[in-house]
Amino acid sequence: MPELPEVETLRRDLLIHLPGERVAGVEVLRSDSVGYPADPAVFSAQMTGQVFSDRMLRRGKYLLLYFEQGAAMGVHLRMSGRLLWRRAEAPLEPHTRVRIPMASGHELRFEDMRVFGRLWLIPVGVPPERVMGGLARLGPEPFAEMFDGRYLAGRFAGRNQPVKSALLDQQLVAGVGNIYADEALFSSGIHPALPVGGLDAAALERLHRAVVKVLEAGIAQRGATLRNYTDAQGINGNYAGTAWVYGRKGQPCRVCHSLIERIRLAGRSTHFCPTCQCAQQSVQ
DNA sequence: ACTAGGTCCTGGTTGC
DNA sequence: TGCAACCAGGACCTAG
Repeated sequence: MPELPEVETLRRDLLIHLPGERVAGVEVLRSDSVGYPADPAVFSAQMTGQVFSDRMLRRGKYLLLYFEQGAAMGVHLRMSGRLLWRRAEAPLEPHTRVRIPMASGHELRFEDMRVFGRLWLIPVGVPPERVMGGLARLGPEPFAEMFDGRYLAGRFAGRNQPVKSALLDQQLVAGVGNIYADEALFSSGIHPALPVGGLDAAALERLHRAVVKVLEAGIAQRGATLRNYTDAQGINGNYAGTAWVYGRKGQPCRVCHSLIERIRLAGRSTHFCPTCQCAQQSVQ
């Protein structure tokens, strides 16, 4: 379920714990959770002995954790993945898929109920996108300078896709998922079903600014649902609690008090305010 | 080339 | 209470 803000929050937290930690061994409890090398035994063997460095990069929703020796571990949490930092003797979480015990007695755990998430081992000298296919197809980072209204205009020209679907396309911009897409569209006053080709320059500029704004707000609040894995209790992020439209079907809009509606777009639930996000003209 | 839809997997929630 | 249907924040693959 994590989107860019949750993954960025995770990156910053891992930066506190992982650098200098030596991998003492790896236990793959579910082989589907390892993307490369396909053989879990090889994955484990190549991970063992690696020492985490402080080079940790995020691209969209992907995470790259580099080792001192030059190899790296790639991570994608997809819908339900979590990385947990625990003492090795702490009770195992129900859906733990991979255990990575450290020489220090701590342990990095990959927990993932739905088994959509993946870990990859990227060998020294191999470009990460060779191993993690999705990386190569990612669009610009939302905080990159080139991501602006004009970029969107260029990408949207002559296309009919609903704007909500376009935002979920990682090739357009990397890191936006269902929650932040809905929030960004509300913030920019754009109806999620509008075809992208019909949006004028002003609307596209509002959209670009809204995407940046909601993602920055999400990071500032430590993500929507990410639990604080350093805390045995687990602390939920609070963005979802302050959402303007996401998950608020039937509740009054915080701006105009119209009832928030939910429709299905691109196969995903989509929330919007029928008044603030007028299908015809721009609002706000 | 573009777009919609199915699919991977598991568990929580909802409704009868 | 029991059970089935539906729902879930991602991304890949296929087909039209």
